[in-house]
Amino acid sequence: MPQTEQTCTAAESEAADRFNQARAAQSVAILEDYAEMIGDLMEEMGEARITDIAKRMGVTHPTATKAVARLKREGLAVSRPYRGVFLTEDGLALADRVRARHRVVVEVLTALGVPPETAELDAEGMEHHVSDVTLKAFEAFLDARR
Amino acid sequence: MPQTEQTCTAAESEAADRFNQARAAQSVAILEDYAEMIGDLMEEMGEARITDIAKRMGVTHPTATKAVARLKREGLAVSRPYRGVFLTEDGLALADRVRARHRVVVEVLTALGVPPETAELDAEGMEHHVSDVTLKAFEAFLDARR
DNA sequence: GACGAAATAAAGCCAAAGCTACATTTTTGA
DNA sequence: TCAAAAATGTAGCTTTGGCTTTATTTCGTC
Repeated sequence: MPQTEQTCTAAESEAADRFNQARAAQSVAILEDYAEMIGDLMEEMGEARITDIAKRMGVTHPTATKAVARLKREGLAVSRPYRGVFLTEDGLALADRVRARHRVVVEVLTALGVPPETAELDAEGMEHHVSDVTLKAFEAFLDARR
Repeated sequence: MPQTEQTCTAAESEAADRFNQARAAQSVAILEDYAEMIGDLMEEMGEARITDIAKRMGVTHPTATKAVARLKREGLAVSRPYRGVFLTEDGLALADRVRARHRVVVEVLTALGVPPETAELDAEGMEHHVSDVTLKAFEAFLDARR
């Protein structure tokens, strides 16, 4: 076993950076998911109700309420007591970006031979870790094979 | 068997399933990351010390200690006070699987035109959501272009 | 062998995201 | 109309994964 340690070797800081970026992505993943879902519901029904959000996200309604509270805190959504939830302009922009990225990830997976159903399932978690650079590469790949 | 009452529409339960699967993947992601890292350190240095684990994961040592405690609880690692951490047979198997999957994901990303550095960063978060079915598809895709 | 530095442990704080249980408001329909 | 049902709000518990601070143990070096 080689080598004594310094304060921080290159291997250490590189790995640490990777994990820190993954953690950062994870911390916004839920905001993205809820924003997208609320956007969907606003389109389908004109407004997003807590009960519908909860059902679609597969959580109980207090959990959905907490998530919406965080969205409101971040300026992505607005709501009044006992009324539906609506996205702000920022929230809508986020929802659109997320939806577009989701679609690209699913398309890439299916293009690589993943069954559509599996592609949907896996994309749900993967998409949050797809950086802009990777997204561009995905889009270029899809364009090239059309 | 009597028909159980349907409280969810198809759209609701499908979406909920997707999110629940993504959440399940996330709950094992940290176990996978730590197991892989401990495996790496065991190979490099013969044992994994808490300080080294913490440095590479980009966390403080109490955080690493907690993660190791969870690994031990799950039967993936063993350790004695003030001594290094070692993976069990199960832990080693997990680490190997994770390492192999990580490599495949990075290779697929680079094959799609993602710069190597970015591929490493994005793979770190994405890999935990790559199901066996998708992994097989990735491997087939890579084989096909060799 | 002893001492100081480094490593590890232990305790406790915080936020997030899930839950249950219960209270309140709104909606519905007889 | 008004009582029951549904929706929403609120409180509080649990786990997880971060953190800091403070003790304790081990280790390297003299």
